Amino acid sequence: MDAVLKAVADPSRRAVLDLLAEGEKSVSDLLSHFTFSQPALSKHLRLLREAGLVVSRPVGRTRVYSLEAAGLRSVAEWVAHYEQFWTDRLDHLGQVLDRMAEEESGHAD
Amino acid sequence: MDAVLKAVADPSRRAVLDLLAEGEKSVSDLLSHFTFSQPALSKHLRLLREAGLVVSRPVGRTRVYSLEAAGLRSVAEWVAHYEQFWTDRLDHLGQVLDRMAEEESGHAD
DNA sequence: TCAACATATAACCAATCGGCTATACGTCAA
DNA sequence: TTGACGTATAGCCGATTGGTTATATGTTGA
Repeated sequence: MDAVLKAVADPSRRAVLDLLAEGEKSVSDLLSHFTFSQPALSKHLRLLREAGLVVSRPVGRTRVYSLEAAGLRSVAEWVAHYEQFWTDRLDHLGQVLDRMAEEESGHAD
Repeated sequence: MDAVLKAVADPSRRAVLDLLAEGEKSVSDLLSHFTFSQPALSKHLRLLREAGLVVSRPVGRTRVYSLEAAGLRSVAEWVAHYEQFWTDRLDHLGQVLDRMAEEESGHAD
């Protein structure tokens, strides 16, 4: 996950992911949305590839990139571990009480 | 969100968050789990503070840090936008079909 | 076959990063 | 009040990062 989090920590790379979420795109397609150079984009794409967030295939003399969103799964799972901490505490208390009540009735044997 | 993603891109800082998820801890408490120096930890804590992922309060001559997990909400929301792309396509197809079936029966007026 | 095109890589540069040591600062205990 | 403790900051260093220009590589069309 380290590589994934490092990859998405950069705003330009997140922008690339956003663009690819619309559908696969060639490098020059992508490039048209940025102000930096083509080699800079190629570097970003390499990182994203190595992180498993995009894949590419040659098409004629161009190369088409597409999103490999499953690579973000690890991030989603990591952050999900913390969800309990920010969900409204009263809400959470309610769930806890519900569970206790359930156990209570369950124990009523 | 940029600051947050940059903060969590570092494994040591993620480890700090994990520790604080167990409950609030003093700096020296935290430090005992790492091999790097106290100033290094203080730097990490500063970054986490600035990203809004932890808060601290003085306790005697120590300082106690606690998790501010709500800061991770933005990350959760960001990654959620991509969930549709990695949920199993057959699964998804199944849901679509279910929904169509439901609409079908709903229309049976 | 060769010139033009699309992309990747190489090599470099300034800025940032994660670590360090030294030190400053605030608080408690003697 | 002063010395020891807990933490933060300052200042330094080597490695990494995100950008650049120049060039290599592979593909297509004339």
